[in-house]
Amino acid sequence: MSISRIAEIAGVSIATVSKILNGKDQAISEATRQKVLEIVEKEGYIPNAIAKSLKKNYTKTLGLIIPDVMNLFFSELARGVEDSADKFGYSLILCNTDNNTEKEKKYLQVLQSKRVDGVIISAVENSDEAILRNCMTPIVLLDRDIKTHKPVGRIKVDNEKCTYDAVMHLIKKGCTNIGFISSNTINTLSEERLKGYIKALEKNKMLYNEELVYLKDYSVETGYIGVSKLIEKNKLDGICCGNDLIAIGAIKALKEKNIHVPNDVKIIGIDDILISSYLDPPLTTIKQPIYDMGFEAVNLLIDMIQKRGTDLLKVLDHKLVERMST
Amino acid sequence: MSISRIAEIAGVSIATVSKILNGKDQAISEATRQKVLEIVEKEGYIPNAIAKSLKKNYTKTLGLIIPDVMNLFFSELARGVEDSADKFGYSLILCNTDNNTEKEKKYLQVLQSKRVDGVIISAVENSDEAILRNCMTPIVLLDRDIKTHKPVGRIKVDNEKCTYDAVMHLIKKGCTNIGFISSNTINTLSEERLKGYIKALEKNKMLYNEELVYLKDYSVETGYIGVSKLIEKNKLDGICCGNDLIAIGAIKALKEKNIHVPNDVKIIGIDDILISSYLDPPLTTIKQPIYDMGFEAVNLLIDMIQKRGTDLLKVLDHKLVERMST
DNA sequence: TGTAATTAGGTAAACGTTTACCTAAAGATT
DNA sequence: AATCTTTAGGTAAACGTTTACCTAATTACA
Repeated sequence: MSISRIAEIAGVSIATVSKILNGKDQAISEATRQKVLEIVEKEGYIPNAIAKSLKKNYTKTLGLIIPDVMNLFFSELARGVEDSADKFGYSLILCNTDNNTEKEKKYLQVLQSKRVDGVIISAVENSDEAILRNCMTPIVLLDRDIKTHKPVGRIKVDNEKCTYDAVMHLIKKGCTNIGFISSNTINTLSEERLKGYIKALEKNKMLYNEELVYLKDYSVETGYIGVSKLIEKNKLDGICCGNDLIAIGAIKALKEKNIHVPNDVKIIGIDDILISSYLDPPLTTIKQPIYDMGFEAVNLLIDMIQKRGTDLLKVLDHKLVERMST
Repeated sequence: MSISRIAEIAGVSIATVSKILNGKDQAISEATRQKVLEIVEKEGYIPNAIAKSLKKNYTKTLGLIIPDVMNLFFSELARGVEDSADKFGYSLILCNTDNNTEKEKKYLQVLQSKRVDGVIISAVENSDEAILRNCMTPIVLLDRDIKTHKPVGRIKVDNEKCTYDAVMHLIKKGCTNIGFISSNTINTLSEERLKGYIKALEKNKMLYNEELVYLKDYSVETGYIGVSKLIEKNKLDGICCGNDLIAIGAIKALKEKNIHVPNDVKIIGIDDILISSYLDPPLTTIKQPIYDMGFEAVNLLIDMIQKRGTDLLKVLDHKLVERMST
């Protein structure tokens, strides 16, 4: 069923049908308008967006590239992105990279070939500029940044301030020996988080001690292993975790060693993913506006697509959420 | 940059470039092949999949309609779907319905207009056949079923057997007064789960007592409220929860009332979502092969797209995972 | 040496839209 | 009565591919 089939049945020209369907019908009599619309309805005609895209050179589709939707952080991000995209009438193609640069590159290629109008990327850790080199579509980097001179949009949080605030909170709660478990991947985000930890220590005249730091990746396992390694040599009374997943692993390990949280060791995470409040103890964390970041990413991307000259960087606010783990 | 631009630069015809790019190059000399490929490379040409789709009448794109990616169950499902789709060279358009029939209908329309090759739906609770009526693309119903006579694919689990097994486990653990907290939405899934609970009771000559049942929806809140309502009038020693989210809420409510899990009340969930093992206590649950269901849904859908005559129904196995809550 | 087969590539229609521009008839204006 | 406007709609090119079919030159063969 195509527009030409409809035109044929109605006994009008293709152009007429197209105009009616697109509301460009100032010069169409109400009679033919009704007739055509009726036929469209009866035949269950659904316009071919592919053909339209070919002609109009846009697809009303966006691409979202993230490491893994199964990760609560990214599923919330994805939800924000999809909601906003939908609000603007865009569809969303979802891509999971598993932190694999090759997959990231491949997906970017596919998305471009499918002519999406824009792409939102939460970059693979370690991803570098090369990936973006010959990409023609507008891009917004979401949370996980990439250093580049290309005019890309950026939605982020002040990561350094997040860990800084987290550690300050621990100190305020009386901790004097604070560990740090986080990711060691070479990207802005991880670097900034480590920096915040160190800054807060310095601010309080505490010594930065490498022995109190365990860096691997943003996973539950890292938290679990991190605690095991750190706790056997040091007497920590507080741990700042690079994200909530790490905190979950850390708490699990502490419990198994019969170390009480928060009495013996206080734990703080970063993100405030959906389950953090259901943990035992409920996790104190630096809440990131995850959903909002996704939402804002689309807003920015659409500004870029429509070439409105907006600010290409938006930093959203984080906030301490105190629960029972500190 | 188009195929015709490449052809022009190379001094060959459009057809030649197309053939080379598609490997139909038996009749192309190695010299021109190289020349064309070089130009393609240098110009950073990316084929226009839109134009290709228009001609070939497929898009290599699938649609996924689920209630909410932020729900751990669906994010795992989505991941399975995306992985499998990717394996077959398909992209995935993600749609969240929020259990809203209108949104579901709208998305189905959009997906058809974008000419996806197939759609996978975890239907809105209460969704009915009307939705599928004039849908021309192959459809696979994933987990959340819809009663219909259309020849749709189905991937599911034996829901009745899930709750049956769950309750049997509770009984084996010594429970004699078993509550049931689940969803009351009118769809196969919820009905089957309730039926399994009742059957297990009957099997053990226990009376089915409506007072021990609280039905609302598959959310944490339902578990929390359900426990509050049930526990004040009855002396339960076991609760079968319709899914893990409900179990999370139930455990939280019990803790607040200083009722010990599992000593005072044993809790079992269904699903085994990613966090269930990190709860306190770690949740005993009926593990569903969530990721695999997503994966299988795509396999089935692609069989349907390619008109291989496969079995349209696939029931996957569940499994009891005993942890500390029972 | 004449013909058949092979090699290397070209032509043009088709996919389903949109849209700039055209046209014919009717009504309005002088 | 002749011209201008407006109304209602039509024509055909274009978007970027794919592909059935064509062609010209070369090679193989009897």
